[in-house]
Parts: sequence; C-alpha cells; structure tokens
Amino acid sequence: MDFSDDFKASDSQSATLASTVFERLREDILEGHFQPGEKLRISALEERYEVGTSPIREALNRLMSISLVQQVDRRGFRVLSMGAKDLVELNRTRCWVNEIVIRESITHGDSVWEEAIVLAYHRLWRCPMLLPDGHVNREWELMHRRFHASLIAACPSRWMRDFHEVLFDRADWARRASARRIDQDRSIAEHGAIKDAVLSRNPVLAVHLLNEAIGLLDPDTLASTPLVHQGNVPSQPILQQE
Amino acid sequence: MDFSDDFKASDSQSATLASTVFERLREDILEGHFQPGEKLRISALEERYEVGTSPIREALNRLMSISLVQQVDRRGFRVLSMGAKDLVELNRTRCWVNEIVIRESITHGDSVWEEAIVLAYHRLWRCPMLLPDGHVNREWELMHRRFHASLIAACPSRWMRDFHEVLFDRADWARRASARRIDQDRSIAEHGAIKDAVLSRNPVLAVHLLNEAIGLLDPDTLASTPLVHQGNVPSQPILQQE
DNA sequence: TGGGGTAAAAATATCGACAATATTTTCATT
DNA sequence: AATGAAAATATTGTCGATATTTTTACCCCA
Repeated sequence: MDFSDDFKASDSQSATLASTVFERLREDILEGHFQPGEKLRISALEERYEVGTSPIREALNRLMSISLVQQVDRRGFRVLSMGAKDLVELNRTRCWVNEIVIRESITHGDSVWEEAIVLAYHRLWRCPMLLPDGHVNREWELMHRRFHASLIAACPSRWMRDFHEVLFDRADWARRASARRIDQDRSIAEHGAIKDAVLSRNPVLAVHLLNEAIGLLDPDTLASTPLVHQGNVPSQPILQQE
Repeated sequence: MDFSDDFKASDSQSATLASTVFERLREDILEGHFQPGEKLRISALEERYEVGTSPIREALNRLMSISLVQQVDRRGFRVLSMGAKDLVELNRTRCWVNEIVIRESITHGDSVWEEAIVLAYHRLWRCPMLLPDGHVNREWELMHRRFHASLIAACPSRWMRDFHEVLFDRADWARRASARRIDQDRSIAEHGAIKDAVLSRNPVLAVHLLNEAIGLLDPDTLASTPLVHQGNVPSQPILQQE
C-alpha cells in the first residue's frame, strides 16, 4: 500500500466492490465517522455501503493490514482504540521511522524528487486549511498527505515507506479524534521550513523539524519521552565504543 | 500480530476456519510449499484445506497484512515474489529496525526479560537444527523465532515489534527459498554471542552481531549496501551539525 | 433485591450457487 | 505461417441463505 492508491478507487472499471468498500471505509474511519473502539456490525455496514456481506468482510480483513480495525474470532470487528500510552508509543515510533526514511530519501533523491517536493508544497501552500464553514478542508488533508509522501518518496525501502504511511495516517486520525486544531499560518511556516531543510539536504534539521511537528517536543510529552537516539547512536556504530 | 499467536491455532474451540486456514497457509508459504510468485487458485486451496470459498478468501486477505501474498483486483492472489533487489532492501530495512528495537529492548528490559532470554536461548541451544533425515527441524525454527522474539520483547513499541516480526519471517522465508543452509556449530556460537551482548546491555555489540547474522556484512552485499547509519548519524542528532 | 440459568434474539462465520471478468483456445483471413 | 478476432473455458468476485456462536432478555427462586 502506497500513497498512489488515492487513485485506485476511481477506476470503477477494474475495481472490485471489496476494494471500493475498503477505500470508503478507510476514509470514513480516518475522517472520524466511526469512534475509536466502536464496534463495526456487518449488517450495519452492508446497509451503509449497499453491498453484501462478502465485500464488507473482505474490506474489514484488509483494514486489519493497516491496523485500523481489530478482530476477535466470532466476536466481530472493532475500530482500533487508542489510549494515551498508545499515542506516546506511536509518536516515538514515528520519530524513529521519520529519521530513517528522511535520511534515506535525502541520500538517494534526485532532481525529479526535488521538483516533486516543490510542487507538492506549492499545492499544500495554495490550499486553504479550513473551509468557509469552519470545517477542515478534505482537500487540504490530501495535499498534506501528498506533501509528506513526496518528502520520503526517494527512500528506496518500500517496507519503510509503507510503514511510514501507516503511522502517518494513524497519527492524523488520532489528532482528528482529539479535535485538536492547527493554526494555518504556523502550519505553513512549519511545512515550508521542513521543505527547505530537505531540499538543502540537511537531514539533521529536517528530522528535528519533523519531530517537532509530530509533537514529541511539546513540553508535556518531552519530559517522559527522550528524543530519538539521543546520545545513543555513535558516529561509527560498530564496535567502536564500550 | 505478535509471536504469541503460535498458540492461537490450537484453540480449536474458539478459532474460526478462516483463522485456521490463515495459520496453515502462512506456515505452508513460509515452509516453502508454494513458490515465490506462484498463483494461488481459490479452488485449489479450497480442496487442499477442505473448506469453502469464504474462509480461503478471508485468510488470503489477512495474509496481505504480513506481505506474504499480493492481490490484484480480478486477477487473484499470488505468493509475493522477491528479486535480488528486494532482498537487499529487506536486509537494509532489517538492520534499521533491529538497531532501534534492540536498543529499546535493552533500555527497558528488566530481570524477567533477561530470564526469558536465557530460557529461550537454552531451548534453542538444546534443539538440533537438522533432523536425522537431513531436513531442517521445524522445532528448531520455532525456537529460533522465539529466541529472537525474546531479545526484543522489552521494546515498548508494539508497532516496531510487529514490524520486526514481519521482516524476520520474510527473511527466513527468503533464506529457505534460496536453499541456503546454516552450519549448526556456527549458528550456536553466533546466537550465544548475541545473547551475551544483549544480557550485558551492550547495544552496539548486539546490533553489530545481529547485522552480521543477517548477512549484510557478507562480502557480496557489503560493497553495494553501506552499513546502517554509517557516518550519517551524529551522537547528538539534533541541530548540532551543519 | 439480586444472582444464576435458560430461552430468545442478534450477530458472526460459512457454504454453495451464480454473475462478472480474465485467459486460453479455436479458427478464419491475409 | 503469422495475426487477430471470437468463442470456449477457467477463475474470480458477489450474493442470499444457513449453521453456529455470542449476547441479551427474562424468569424463577433464594
């Protein structure tokens, strides 16, 4: 699963019902239509998406791949819940993955990659974060996703890119669930700084800014969760110390 | 998905057919009964596992979670194939994940964790790697899995532990597919050294030994794939350099 | 009032059949 | 003989019904 699957759903020709439901259900969960921990009754979903049991079950099984739903045998499916501790672990994990994936991307990125970042940033910058009615702009969230995807697109490890995507989506969902709002101007500034750091091939600064955006450096969590690798990773990691 | 699910399958009471087929199919793929890239025909699987369409499809969908099978809409399921490039990426990824997960585990591990490692190592050490008939001992592979799981058990990030497990299984599968055999004595020595490094809380040595075991340091691959983070990660990763 | 067990209701898991779609084979044409 | 269209075959994807299990509701009795 990579970011390009934003388009898969629109291929109404070749897409199966299961794939369509998978996409819609994922959107709905990420959008907050279902509460964390909420039970997902098959019959209710059949009605909502107007398909039979098979596509629903198939979609639910696939959603387990990206850890959005949980299943217990003979006890059905639930939206994954998330406590405060889970959130801390998620953030710490994101920091590690970010670090690796950004470093790799910066190392391997070529000029095509750079241009894609510039473009993705422009689109994000141009897009208003809030709609006139005060709701979060769905389009902005897509552009946000795409921008972050563009940053790490040059990381050669598909494993890591996919993992990063799953974590990103999950964190976005958690933020939305907590109804935390972001300041538009500050967001633009932050993303611009990240873009510049990456384009100037400064992994240290880029990672720092990303982690800051993640919220790990917020005063509350900072005390309990030390920075990634801080003081632990030597320059020559193999057999030089101790 | 964590390592404890070795037991799930035996709960014949509460286990569904889908879960049972999932376990068996996973075993069969990892064991090499199906070739990489091989097409998995639903009807053939129905016959093999003596169940209907639904549990088979459900199991296949779940296997996508752990990247063992691939699906294309209306074109069915295939066992994931793996080229040489994929293998290199897998190994590099494993190194990164190992580093994080081992460091975390060593940092957070208590005496219960230590004792579990000692026990797991003893069981691995006691178990013959090859059966009298020359085939690889299924039991040994389980103990091997368990030993490596015990090393990282104290890593508090479930995300990372699960990811590590997926990568571990995949690498094991690749090794088996390439029909590469391991020398028993050398294996014992290597695992003993890893155990000692972890128990003496020496992350640098432990990571080095693990990466060596992964094969990243083999002469062939070493040339093309630099060591993890080598020279890239400063001791103070945030804002100190550049 | 409250606890335990039983029956009814609801929900999940599975099956077998059918429809939609890919793949292969056949066959005519150049 | 090679190419391409069209029928034949095989396979996937979906549905509606059924069996099995869990959950809920209820009643009886202490």
